Amino acid sequence: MTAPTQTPGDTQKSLPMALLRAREAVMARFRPVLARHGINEQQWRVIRVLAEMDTMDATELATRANILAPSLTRMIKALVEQGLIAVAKNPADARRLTLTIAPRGLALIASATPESLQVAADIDAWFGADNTAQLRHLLDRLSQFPPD
Amino acid sequence: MTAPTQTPGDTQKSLPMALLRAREAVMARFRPVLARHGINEQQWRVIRVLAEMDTMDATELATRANILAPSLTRMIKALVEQGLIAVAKNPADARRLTLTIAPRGLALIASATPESLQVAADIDAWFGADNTAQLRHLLDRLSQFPPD
DNA sequence: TTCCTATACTTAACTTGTTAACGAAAACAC
DNA sequence: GTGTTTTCGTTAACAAGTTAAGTATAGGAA
Repeated sequence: MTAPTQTPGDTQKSLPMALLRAREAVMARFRPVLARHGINEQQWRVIRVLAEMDTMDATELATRANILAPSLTRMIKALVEQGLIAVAKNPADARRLTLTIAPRGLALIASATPESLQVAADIDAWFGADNTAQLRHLLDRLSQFPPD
Repeated sequence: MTAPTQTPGDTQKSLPMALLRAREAVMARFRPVLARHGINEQQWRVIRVLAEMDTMDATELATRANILAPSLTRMIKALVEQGLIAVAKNPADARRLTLTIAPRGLALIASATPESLQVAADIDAWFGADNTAQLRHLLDRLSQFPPD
């Protein structure tokens, strides 16, 4: 007899937990690939986002990579030391950082991408490309849910 | 000219990032509710999972709440001090912990559940109940993706 | 100009995520 | 039964998540 007055939707039905479980199932395959290339998930997000643009402010990078500003501040130091990205001051606005992907960052992306695409292909093969597409569509829409 | 030899699926198409973004959009609404009740997301997962069963091993709890064993070890201390859960040794197997939801944990669930359900209802209203159901179905299926 | 507010990070403090290694107890050989 | 292998949980070490506060610069109002 554990049921409280208000029956909470049981945890299996919780949308946040369903998202978490699905993400974990997928990342369990991606993580070893990235580890083989000496980076973690967050660094991979950062350099990939950065590679799509020639340069970017730290704030925009944080937003696009879904990384909080304090985390990015800490990561930048390590990424620069590894030679994966480059930082410069924005001459027009002294508050801003101008971040750029470095050659070594591009090389890392080039070398990890085939394995990464293979994992994505494995997922598609198992899950069905239609399901993947539809899931992505629903996720993109849900991501627009306004924060209050 | 940033494109490497192998064009990586751009980040907008990355399934892990889409899952992350969607989860963040949803959690941005749940987090304030939980904060108002003095707990964080992970603690909320733990006590809810625990409330569904009368007692549970730490390992099973960790699995169901999607929390890694080392994290749970750390959390247990705080949860016991707050009186939300209770811990006992398993007499039949000295390795195992027997975890139970405490009265204060049930009370917390009862008091936070209405607001939590309201957020879920807001999501359904905005996203469409059909979409929510379909999304949950796809996520559940994807969660079965085998880890190698 | 001066002052007020907003923006772009940074720092700090604490919690959780992640991996690896460790200790103790159970299960399974033989 | 002794020895080996699993399983359960803990500890350790470092990175990232989260919130709040702080610093410097920019923008705008007066």
